[in-house]
Amino acid sequence: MGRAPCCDRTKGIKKGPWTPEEDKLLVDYIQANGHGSWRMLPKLAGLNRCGKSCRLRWTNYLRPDIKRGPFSPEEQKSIVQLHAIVGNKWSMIAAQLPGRTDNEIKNYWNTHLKKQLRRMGLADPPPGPASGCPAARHMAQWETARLEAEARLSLSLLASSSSSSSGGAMAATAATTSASASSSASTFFAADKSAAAARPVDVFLRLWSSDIGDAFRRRNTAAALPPAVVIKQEERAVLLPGHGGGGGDDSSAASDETEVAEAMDPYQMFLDFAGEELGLYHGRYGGFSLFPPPDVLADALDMAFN
DNA sequence: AAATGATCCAACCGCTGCCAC
DNA sequence: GGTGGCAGCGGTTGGATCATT
Repeated sequence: MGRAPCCDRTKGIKKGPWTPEEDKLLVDYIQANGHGSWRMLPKLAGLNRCGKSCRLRWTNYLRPDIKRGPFSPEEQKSIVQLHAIVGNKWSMIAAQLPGRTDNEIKNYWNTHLKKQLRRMGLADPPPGPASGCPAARHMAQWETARLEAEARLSLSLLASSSSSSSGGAMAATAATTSASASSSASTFFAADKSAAAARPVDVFLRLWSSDIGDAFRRRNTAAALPPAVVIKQEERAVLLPGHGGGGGDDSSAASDETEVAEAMDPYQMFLDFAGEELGLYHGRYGGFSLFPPPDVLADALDMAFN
């Protein structure tokens, strides 16, 4: 069933570019009253716009905390790293970049970064099985790093959720965000063997989504895992490597490293668990490292931006 | 100087998830 | 549990601007 449009188009609701007068009406109203219900806002503010348009105009352009101007190299790096982790989750990426909007980041990605990375042979997965050529290998490494980071994030979500009562739901969410649908271990390694061989970089997430991943999550939601505060620091380290501390002083960075090392346990635990279950993980698959060191991503970024 | 193509980005569209009923 | 309303999100569009020929 379709849902009603967000505004009544028969009443001549204005569309298109905003005028300075409209901007002023919107800003004055929100600063005086807050936005409240976006649906009601246009009427209350005296605007002939739909609420959705008002919200977009405010969040993407008029909000006072929006940072204007070109993206700094650090911001570029962060965007690429975050995109490697969460994909096209622009709002999540924007949340890590104060003053930047999801729309701005999305546009910047599509118009600048994607092309830049493509030129470097790092953007987009290879169209077919990875060949032996250096460009294809780079692409495979890039994809591997992305998937690894995604899996790490899933694990840290699992770990942090285990400290609350909703661990299973969080883990399930993480699992459903993976590239492949849930499948049993048997089908994964039997019927799907050729596909796995064709795209070895999918192996980790395939496992994570399989019965083995389910079993691991079931086992570990009941187990003791690092405290949530440590996981938060680990997430930050994974999301923004090199952005430790906040002030960037060495002592806090060293402290973070210690805590990060502890918090990596769930990741290693899953590798160990899968290894025990399958006797399969030996670090190499079809000539590529299944779980390359985290600095693969950093190297790729340095190549792209330095 | 004019025409054409490329790029940028604000804004829109439609889908999804959440929540109240 | 089903339904409808809402806010938020990501993909896409189209006009403006810039670069090239």
